[in-house]
Amino acid sequence: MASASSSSYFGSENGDSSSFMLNTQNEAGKEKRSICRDELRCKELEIPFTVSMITNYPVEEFNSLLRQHRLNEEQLTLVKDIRRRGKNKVAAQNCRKKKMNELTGLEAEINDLKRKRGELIRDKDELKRSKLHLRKQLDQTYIEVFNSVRDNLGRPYDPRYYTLHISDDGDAHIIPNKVILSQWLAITTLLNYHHHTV
DNA sequence: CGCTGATGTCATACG
DNA sequence: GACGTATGACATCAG
Repeated sequence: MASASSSSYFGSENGDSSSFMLNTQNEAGKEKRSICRDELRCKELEIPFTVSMITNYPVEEFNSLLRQHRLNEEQLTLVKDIRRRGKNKVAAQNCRKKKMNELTGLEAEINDLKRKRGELIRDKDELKRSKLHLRKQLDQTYIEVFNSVRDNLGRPYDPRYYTLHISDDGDAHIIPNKVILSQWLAITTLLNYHHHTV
């Protein structure tokens, strides 16, 4: 198929192509050079079309062109080869453009994610500072409460053995350690004795 | 001189 | 099956 036709095409040209193309199997190069080469080959084979006609004409017109001029095997092979390469050249250009656009999009996405990461890091620091502040306030409140409250014998509570709890209704209770708030509330309710409600 | 980006070409897959 | 398109891989060239 294409590879066979190309190699035979290039192969047959090895003798006189060295002046403008290297004779490696995978012939490549700049557009003008290859078009120039193809134009020359078209002239050599007496093909009555230009490279531009071959590559740019729509299928219909291209086919009618082929119908009008009876081309031999060699001419037909070259013409189809030129057309295929021309089409593929444009396809490669589009493909690369698309790839570049995708790359640009991904880079933008990366920048956006970096920005968001920065925001989240700042938020985290802010919350950390806020938590520290609340912690200090709570500690202070603890000290104030334990300093201001006395048991029914007038003695201060020892913060080593008692903990300050806030119930759902917002009431503060000083309860012995190792007793959870619900238990403590049940006990005090049972005894109808709200122990040191603050 | 070797490196790199741009470009063309080929092979291949797919529609 | 022929044809066009998309894409990876390779080659070549220019800067």
